[in-house]
Amino acid sequence: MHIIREADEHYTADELLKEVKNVMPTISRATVYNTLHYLVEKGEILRITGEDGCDRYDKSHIPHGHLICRECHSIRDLDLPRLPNMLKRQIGPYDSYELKVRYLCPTCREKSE
Amino acid sequence: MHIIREADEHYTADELLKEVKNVMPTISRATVYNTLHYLVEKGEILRITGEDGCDRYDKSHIPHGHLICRECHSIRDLDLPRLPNMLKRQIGPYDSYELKVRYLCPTCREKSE
DNA sequence: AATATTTTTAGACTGAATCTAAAAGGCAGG
DNA sequence: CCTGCCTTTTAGATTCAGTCTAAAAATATT
Repeated sequence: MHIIREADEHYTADELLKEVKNVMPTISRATVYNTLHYLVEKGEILRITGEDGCDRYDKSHIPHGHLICRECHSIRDLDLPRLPNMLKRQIGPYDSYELKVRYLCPTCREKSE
Repeated sequence: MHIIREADEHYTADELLKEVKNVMPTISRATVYNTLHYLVEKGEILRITGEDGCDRYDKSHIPHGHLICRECHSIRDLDLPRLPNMLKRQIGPYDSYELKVRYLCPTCREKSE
């Protein structure tokens, strides 16, 4: 939990496993997954189901969108304060949402020019 | 393509493979995936990256959201005409978006009452 | 201290998606 | 109709994130 909170990245489970191993060398893959599922269930963190077939995790529990670069696959947070109300008006109560926007990040745009 | 267009469901690649085999018995998994990727790339269909780890495909090429039931995992289309403008204003040009909303579908809500 | 319960571990297993090398299909020019 | 060349398709092996399982370790209970 500490490692997720401190990180600026959106770790995959395997990246996280590697990080945690630096502190707790005996930790196993199963424990990482169990804990991750527990935290998602509790609403402490968010799961981002990735385009590349592996999930990433976000330290924030506040629902928000994600900008994903089509070139370098970097992930940036995207805050859309109006979206929750828009959804509520149109469909009524809901649990959570996940929004991914494919784009070309500023760094990659510069490179291609 | 014909099968995707006619279907009301959101097929997985494997479901589609099975369907197509009824018409073309010798078709292989690889061809289905190749064609699917080609159609997504061309923008003819949409890929929905599923919570359950397998992708589904949508016959529509017009970007729209998806309502996914937390109980029966059914998928319904959700049209949000205002979202594209909202995104454009906030982040500028982008390729495409994918929005999934977790909720309890009307059928399951009735059952639980 | 002995026993019961819970958590963690290591590694096997699963299944969607990808890769690969061989076979089949298409197509031009003879 | 044949031949050689290029593209597409096929069957099956491979990969890899994620799940499962049975044993070991840690923790709690008496």
